[in-house]
Amino acid sequence: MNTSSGKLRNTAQRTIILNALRGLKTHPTADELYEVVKKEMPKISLGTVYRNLVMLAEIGMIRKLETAGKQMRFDGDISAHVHIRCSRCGRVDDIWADPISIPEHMKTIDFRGYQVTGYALEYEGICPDCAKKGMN
Amino acid sequence: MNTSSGKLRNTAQRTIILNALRGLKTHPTADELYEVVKKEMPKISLGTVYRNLVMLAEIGMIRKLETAGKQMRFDGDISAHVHIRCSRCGRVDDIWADPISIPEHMKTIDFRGYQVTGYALEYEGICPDCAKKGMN
DNA sequence: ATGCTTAATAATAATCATTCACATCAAGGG
DNA sequence: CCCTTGATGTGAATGATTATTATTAAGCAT
Repeated sequence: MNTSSGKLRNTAQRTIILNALRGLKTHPTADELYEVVKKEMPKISLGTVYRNLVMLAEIGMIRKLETAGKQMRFDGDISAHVHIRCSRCGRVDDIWADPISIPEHMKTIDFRGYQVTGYALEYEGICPDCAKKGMN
Repeated sequence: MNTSSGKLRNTAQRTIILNALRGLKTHPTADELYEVVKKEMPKISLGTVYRNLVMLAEIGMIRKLETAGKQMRFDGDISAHVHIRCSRCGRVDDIWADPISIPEHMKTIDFRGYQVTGYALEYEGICPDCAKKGMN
């Protein structure tokens, strides 16, 4: 696979980061992925992980999730799918569902002068792990 | 209006913050609201604004937006409505549209063990102001 | 009205995620 | 093989939010 595009160079760090993200079925934060990648390349820096994740998202090879929560999360799967986020721990999982017909619905809406570029549908709930731990 | 609930006390600061938020049609961040509130009460502290906004959201008198972007945003209007967020400046506006039939659709979805508490539908775009400024 | 209990406040320090600055390194074309 | 320039690692800087703490003031009971 070719990880470069335009004037981007093809570094070992970028390849490892991309493969690590694709190997995870989760939607890690930058520092979660940093911990994974460090096992393979112990001297890599967190700044490099951030820089490459943002860059890879910009060229469309991965997705930067537009999700609530204070930490950025990334997804190696760029196919169209919806997420559910745990409001306790912030974990994000994939939801496999027929996409709802939002694009059709959008034709009827007054967007008040905005150029609409997309939409994000995100479910919210308590993940199985947090439900087990916390008692409410 | 009574802004207290349970053991909460009814302070001048809380009242001013709540009224200021309700008076705005925007969805301000804590520090945007802080700037507004300071005009009326110059010695108020940013920490007090944060503390009260979070508290008022917890008791359901205002809404804390579960929106992307690094800053928290709050909404004095707790009725059900959808938002659009500018991906350039982070500004959030209301969209008046018939709610899509997501609740019905949800019955058909496998939520993988999550207790679902809700969903967030958010449109994304470029606001009129940013479209005017930037040239792309 | 006065005092008392305790939540709320103002000010400031601490934390956490992310970005920046910069000296060095190395990919890949010539 | 060298040179240009993007990429890296280190560490410092930033910005938003949260925590700490001494002081103030609601509001109930006197």
